Amino acid sequence: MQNQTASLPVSDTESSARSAGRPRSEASRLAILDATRRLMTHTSVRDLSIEAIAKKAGVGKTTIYRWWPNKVAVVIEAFAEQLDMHMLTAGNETPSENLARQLDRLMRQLRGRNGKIIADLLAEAQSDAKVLEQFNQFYMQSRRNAFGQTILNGQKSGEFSEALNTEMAVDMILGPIFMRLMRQEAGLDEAFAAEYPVMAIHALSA
Amino acid sequence: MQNQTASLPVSDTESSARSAGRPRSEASRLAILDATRRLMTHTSVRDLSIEAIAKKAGVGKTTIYRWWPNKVAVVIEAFAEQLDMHMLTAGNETPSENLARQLDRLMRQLRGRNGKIIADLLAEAQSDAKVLEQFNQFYMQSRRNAFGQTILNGQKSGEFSEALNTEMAVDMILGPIFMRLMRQEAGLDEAFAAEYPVMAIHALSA
Amino acid sequence: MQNQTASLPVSDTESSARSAGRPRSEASRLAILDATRRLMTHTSVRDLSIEAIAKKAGVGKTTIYRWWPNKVAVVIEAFAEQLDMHMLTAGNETPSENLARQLDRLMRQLRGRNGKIIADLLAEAQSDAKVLEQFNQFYMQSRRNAFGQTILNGQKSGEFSEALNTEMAVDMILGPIFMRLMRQEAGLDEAFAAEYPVMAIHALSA
Amino acid sequence: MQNQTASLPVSDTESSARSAGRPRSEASRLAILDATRRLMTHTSVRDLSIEAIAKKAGVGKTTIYRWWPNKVAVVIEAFAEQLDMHMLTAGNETPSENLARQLDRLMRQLRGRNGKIIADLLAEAQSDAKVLEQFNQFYMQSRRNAFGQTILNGQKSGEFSEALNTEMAVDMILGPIFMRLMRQEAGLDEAFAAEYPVMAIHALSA
DNA sequence: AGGTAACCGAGACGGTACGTCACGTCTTTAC
DNA sequence: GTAAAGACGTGACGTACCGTCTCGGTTACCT
Repeated sequence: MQNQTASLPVSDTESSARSAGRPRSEASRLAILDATRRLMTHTSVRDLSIEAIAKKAGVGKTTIYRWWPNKVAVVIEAFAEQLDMHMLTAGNETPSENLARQLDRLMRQLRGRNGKIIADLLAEAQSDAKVLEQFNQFYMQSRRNAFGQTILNGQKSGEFSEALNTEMAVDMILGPIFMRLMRQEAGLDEAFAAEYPVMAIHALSA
Repeated sequence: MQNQTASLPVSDTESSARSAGRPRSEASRLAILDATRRLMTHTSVRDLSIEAIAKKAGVGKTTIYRWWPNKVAVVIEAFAEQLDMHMLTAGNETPSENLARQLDRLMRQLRGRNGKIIADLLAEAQSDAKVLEQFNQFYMQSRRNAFGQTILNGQKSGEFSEALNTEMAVDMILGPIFMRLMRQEAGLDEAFAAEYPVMAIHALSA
Repeated sequence: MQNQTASLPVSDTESSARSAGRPRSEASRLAILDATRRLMTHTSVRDLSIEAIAKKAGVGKTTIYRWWPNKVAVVIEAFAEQLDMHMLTAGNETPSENLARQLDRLMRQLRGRNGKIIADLLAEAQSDAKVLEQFNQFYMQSRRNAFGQTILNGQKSGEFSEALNTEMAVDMILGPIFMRLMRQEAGLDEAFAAEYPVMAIHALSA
Repeated sequence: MQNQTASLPVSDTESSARSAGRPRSEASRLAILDATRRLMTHTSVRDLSIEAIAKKAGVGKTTIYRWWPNKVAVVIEAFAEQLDMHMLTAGNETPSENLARQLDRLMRQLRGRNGKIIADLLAEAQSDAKVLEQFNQFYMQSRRNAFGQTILNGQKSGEFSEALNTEMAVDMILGPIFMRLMRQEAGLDEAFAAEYPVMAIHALSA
């Protein structure tokens, strides 16, 4: 994910073609995202309300409803930059090393507040197909792709077993992490974070 | 878990000690659980409301609040029998065979409506520590224990790697399944159900 | 009108028969009516909002919606006592004298704030048949009846023309008053109030 | 009233003096009035919204706000021709005959949809002094003047009582009609229309 | 047998948030 | 300068549930 938000046009760069009418207020947009971030320090996604965001942002509710389909979309955009993970398939690593580094980075990101937000979003997604779709597009799919690529590399290099289809391999790698995330208690603690990558690589090994 | 509901005293059998006053109405209890089950065929846990249950059951809201702390607890009790998995560590199987059978049984159970309910409960649990606790006690812990035992057996027999601590091994085995469950799309389809146990066993192998 | 409000049962005196459930809160009812009266000193019926009443009364909106179908009904009940006109067909007057006295009383009542409220209600009634019905039942019909009776008396006594059917006679007597009321400018001023009864009686005379 | 709209300058004929800039769009003006008329076949003045007019007319809201102070003004202009009553004080009639004919014409006009619109406007006027003023200028005053003139003629001819000041006489003649109009039920039915002029004349008679 | 205590249904209560509508204003581009 | 387009903050709508409360009535036990 290249940090493009869902609600802003992909590119305005030179097309001009500005349609008539008062343009969207960037100030309001920022106020909304900022208010969302601030509210999220004290409440869960579940307890967050559009009304509260509007009030805190000094903005009409309609302005929010005009640009985002639901509160999850607002949260996603509000945390887009923070949660965006630049999955550079760096340098001269072996696939195993690369996988370990990616896992490490993912778990580090899921510790603390961001992890709670991701867990909340995944939870919200369970009762609304559209939200699940949003969550996948914004967050999950790009992770899956990155890990999928690394696994494919490992299979080509012979490090990882050819027996696994990539989808399942990704589930096997990421499943335990999100399991821990949602278990909350204990969760993604230091011990787990230290041990898990080794085990994950072993699980994939040829 | 032997189908003991959280809200009924463990044993009434002969202990006497009956306190004064009108006793709890079994009829109401059953009506509530039944209404919950019927409502759940058309709505998610999220959309289920105490008010709807009370209305459908022909019962006062207070009666529900008196005996259950929240709607999740009602749902859990309503589906306790159906979701209870008798994890008999049967006969003369090897630990691998046993693990495969357990995984099979679990995935079969998580297909269809029950899977949705479990996913919903896990989702609900994300925004309420008490609910998470309930969910773990009612559902997750017993599964983890059963799988944990099997893994220990496998480690003793030498089939499974000693390198894994049991907790993490359970996460590695169950994580991918709940990952699929919550991804919904595709989900725990036939293909996954057929292939996964083999891969899981491979992942644990010494 | 005997000062029976629409929302309270006509008589609780001995019927008992209290239905189950928490009884209606008299305190809330009074708070709502009081808040309505206070708000009406500064705003028109049109600008009055249920939300403002609820807030000022310290009451949930639902409590209002539970007992009154719309804001006009609340206003009507709030001003029921003040606007109730005890139309005693007193003593040893001739019908003409009686008519003059009734007209006088009516106009006196329609001066000042109450007149504005009645005009507002009549206005509100124009866009909602149910409201018109409420207004007629609460206010207009009892006035019409009272005047109608007086006119009938006058026809029997020979003072008033037999040519008039009562309905039309009432329209002829009351129409000019409400016309003035709604014209607002000048309105029911002293001059009009002094002269009109004489003219009205002349209009009806045989 | 000779069909001069309030919002168009009385005369553009040759005065030149055209100010700079794009001139007012006659097409838009007509589209707005037309849309208003069409909307009014299905909704009351109360339920009519500027937004709906703008949308239906394919016009910006600002264009409406620029030229009319409120929706009542738009409605008034939209129905100006239809409601305009050419009050010719015709020929060789006696004042009584003339009065009867005027009453007849007025009541005929107030039957059907136009009556509802007038009632709505009068209602709207109750909560806004400016609107009342508009209504009087556009509609009520010209009627009052016409009837006032006829009454004066009748007083000069000796048919009508000198005791009445004209203003009050007009209220006495028109009041009952608008009373019926606003009562809605029964309203200005055939029976009333047939009988009322006779009674009105009697009421004014010397 | 009578009293006491906890239950039950019903349903009203003060709240919070929902998603929508229309208001009247403002800010663009286009003519 | 006017026009269409359409975004903006505001405020009210009527509804759904929340969890609590207050009734009249019921059903057990414990004197």
